[in-house]
Amino acid sequence: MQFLKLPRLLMPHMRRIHHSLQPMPSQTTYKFDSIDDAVAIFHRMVEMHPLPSIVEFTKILGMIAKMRYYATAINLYTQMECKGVVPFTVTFNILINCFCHMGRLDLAFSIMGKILKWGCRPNVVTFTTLMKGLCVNDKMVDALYIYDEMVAKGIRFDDVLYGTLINGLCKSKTVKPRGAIQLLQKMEGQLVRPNLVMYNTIVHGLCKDGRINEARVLCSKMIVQGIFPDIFTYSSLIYGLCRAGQRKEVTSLLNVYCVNNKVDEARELFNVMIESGEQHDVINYNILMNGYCLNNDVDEAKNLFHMMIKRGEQPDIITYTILMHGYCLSDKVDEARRLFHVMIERGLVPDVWCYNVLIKGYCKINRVDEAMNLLEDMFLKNLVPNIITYNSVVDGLCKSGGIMDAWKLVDEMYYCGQPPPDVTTYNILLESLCRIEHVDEAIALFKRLIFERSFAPNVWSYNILISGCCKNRRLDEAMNLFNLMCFKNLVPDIVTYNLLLDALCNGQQLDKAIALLKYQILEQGISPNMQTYNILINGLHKGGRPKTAQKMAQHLFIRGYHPDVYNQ
DNA sequence: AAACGGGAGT
Repeated sequence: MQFLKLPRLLMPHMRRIHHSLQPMPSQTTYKFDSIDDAVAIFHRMVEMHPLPSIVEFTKILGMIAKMRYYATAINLYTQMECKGVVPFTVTFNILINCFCHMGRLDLAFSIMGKILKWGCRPNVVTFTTLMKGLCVNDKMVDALYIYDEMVAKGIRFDDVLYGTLINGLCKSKTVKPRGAIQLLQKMEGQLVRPNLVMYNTIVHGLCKDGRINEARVLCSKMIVQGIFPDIFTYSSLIYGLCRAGQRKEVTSLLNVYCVNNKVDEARELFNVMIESGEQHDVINYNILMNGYCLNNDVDEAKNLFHMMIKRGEQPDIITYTILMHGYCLSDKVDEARRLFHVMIERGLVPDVWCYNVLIKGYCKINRVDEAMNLLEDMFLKNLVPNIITYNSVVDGLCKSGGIMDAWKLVDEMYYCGQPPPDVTTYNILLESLCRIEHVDEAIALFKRLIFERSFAPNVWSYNILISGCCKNRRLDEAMNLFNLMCFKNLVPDIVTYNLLLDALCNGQQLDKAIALLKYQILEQGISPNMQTYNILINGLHKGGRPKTAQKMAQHLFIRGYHPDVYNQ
């Protein structure tokens, strides 16, 4: 826990911020066409006599860091220091930021020592930058610890620091928006008031997590405080509602239909936004259009497309991609292709994502030849296909019976490496073998890949093989695979368990299925889903145990499996 | 002078 030394190091300097020793301001501004230009100017400056002021060097370092050439910035700094240029706090802040983005928190924190050694004083930005470094490197626990320490010492923070922490909390895998809301509550005793940016960050985080109702509650709280939603707030909520609507579930327990009516709510909100004179932009349209597309309502998406043009909003490449995707989802690939050409006629240049959507669309309707043509087209246009492009094609080839061709392509990827195959690529191959009931081949391939190509199977890989075994009534082998994956520290997911439960039910081993649910699934805190439910209830009914089925239904209901909770 | 906080798609 080397980071925890920080507060003691920083605190004496946080109370007052010194300006007296700062270099004089300068009016020079720089503009570079490329990183090479920036480096060239920097090199020239280092050779000048007398040396330019540190401010000039710092400006260029800052720009290089903005261009994300972190290692370059650090390298140039070292050269500069060797030439005898004396750095100041801003220079160090830039270095800290660079190290943080490179994932080198240790070096970032070591700059603190350097700052003191040079007789400089860390300022609020130094501290915020380090906090951000902890956040983006998923060290939220350390960040919060330092925050608490400093609050306890009576040090005040500005709104940017709170914004940084809240953003970090929302994005972290472990803490999530809940922690951000708690931080918001902690702010109540402080001088800094929550502002629109902080609320928007949390609202967005909640919406992304599918917690649309909590997002709405937070919005009302914010309005009560006199902070009113803006275009960011609306777009997050619209996005959240569209996502919430994606889940269509029917439960056999209560026969409740959770129809996806949330897109309509998203539309209502969208209309409110427009009618209230709030500004709107392409992104808002894109989000709502995507919502319609994912709900198989590409027609309504198209209507919006026309509406946005009528209202003077220029569709961008993402608008077209979303619409094309919508058409592909309902197998209208030709329509998507037509749109593709319209887009090009209107002067937009298709990117890799655009091609990926079309390629995947053609593969899905078994027109792999068209997909291959598009792949050729990409090369002609100097677009570099990515792993998603290749995986779509590999999948398409497998599904249209060209497993040998798929293999050839994967080998090319493996030996030429641009990009090399990933887990998904191999999973596609394994799945295609299982689909045509060649489970033995699949398992042999699986072993060979691990041995020869250092293939690191994931949960999905095992699920594919387990599914293959189960379909062929090879329950023992499925169980072996299950044990193997546990042995390799892979955590089986609900899909794995559903496969096993289904196999157990089909093999008349109902008691084992119930034991699996009781002692493994629930015990490990894995939430059963819709399918788990159907498998067990149907299995018990078929096995002539309606009473147990009834009890099971109640049990799962009590365990929190019911439509409302499930849809959260 | 300069470093730190918020939105979309395979």
